[in-house]
Amino acid sequence: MFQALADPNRRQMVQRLCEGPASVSELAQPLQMTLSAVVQHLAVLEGAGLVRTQKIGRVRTCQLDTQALRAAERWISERRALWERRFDRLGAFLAEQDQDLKEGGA
Amino acid sequence: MFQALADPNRRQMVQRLCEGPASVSELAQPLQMTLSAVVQHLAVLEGAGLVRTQKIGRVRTCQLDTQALRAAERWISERRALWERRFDRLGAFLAEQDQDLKEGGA
DNA sequence: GCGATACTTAAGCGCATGCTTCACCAACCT
DNA sequence: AGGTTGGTGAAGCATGCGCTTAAGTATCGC
Repeated sequence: MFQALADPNRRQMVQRLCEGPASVSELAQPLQMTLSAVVQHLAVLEGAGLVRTQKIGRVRTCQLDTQALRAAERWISERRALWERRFDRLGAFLAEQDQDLKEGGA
Repeated sequence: MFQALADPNRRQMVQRLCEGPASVSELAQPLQMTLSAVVQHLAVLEGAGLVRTQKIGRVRTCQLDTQALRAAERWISERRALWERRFDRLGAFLAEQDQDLKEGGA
């Protein structure tokens, strides 16, 4: 999932899909690479649950699926909150030590 | 940044750092791999701005830096919101079409 | 000073990734 | 029917990534 978002091209595809559904070729157009490569990226995104696709006739239409995005967002915010809460408890003290060390070292 | 969070071991390290600062060895302890490998992971996390480290004597102490996490969270939530807003506008209509197709195909 | 500890650095290795090409099928158009 | 368009699948290749070993440096404790 983070793996899927790790690639810039894949993020660009997600970006594009934010603005509405698109066919594979439409998705490929701005991406200076083969259709083959795009399909492979698409498979990764689909595997991560980030997009759903549907083939009508010979054209595959792709849409964002926000559930996976929501999960990622939650993972991050949980950890951030956890750390920030801990920081409130102990952090001020540690930051002070930090300052002392820097000032002592200078 | 997403690249940095893409690796499970790195995520585990982040998880560990949520619970408070740690030395490199502490970080390595649960991770069944060489100290070398851990340091390399750490370099990636530090490069992504996810952790800050500070060497005192011979021990390097690592802390989470939530700014990068915040940025990632924002990236995701912006895109999710964008898509969900668009979905509100056009989605109901498209979902209907979707249903029609499925029912028509069945 | 000397050994143990806590990293650090460099080199190397195997596997995963991202991409291409080529051959192919299926649907559309006329 | 036959060409064009949109997508699929399998190799193959080059690069990057995660990890290891091995050797080195700097600090700590005695």
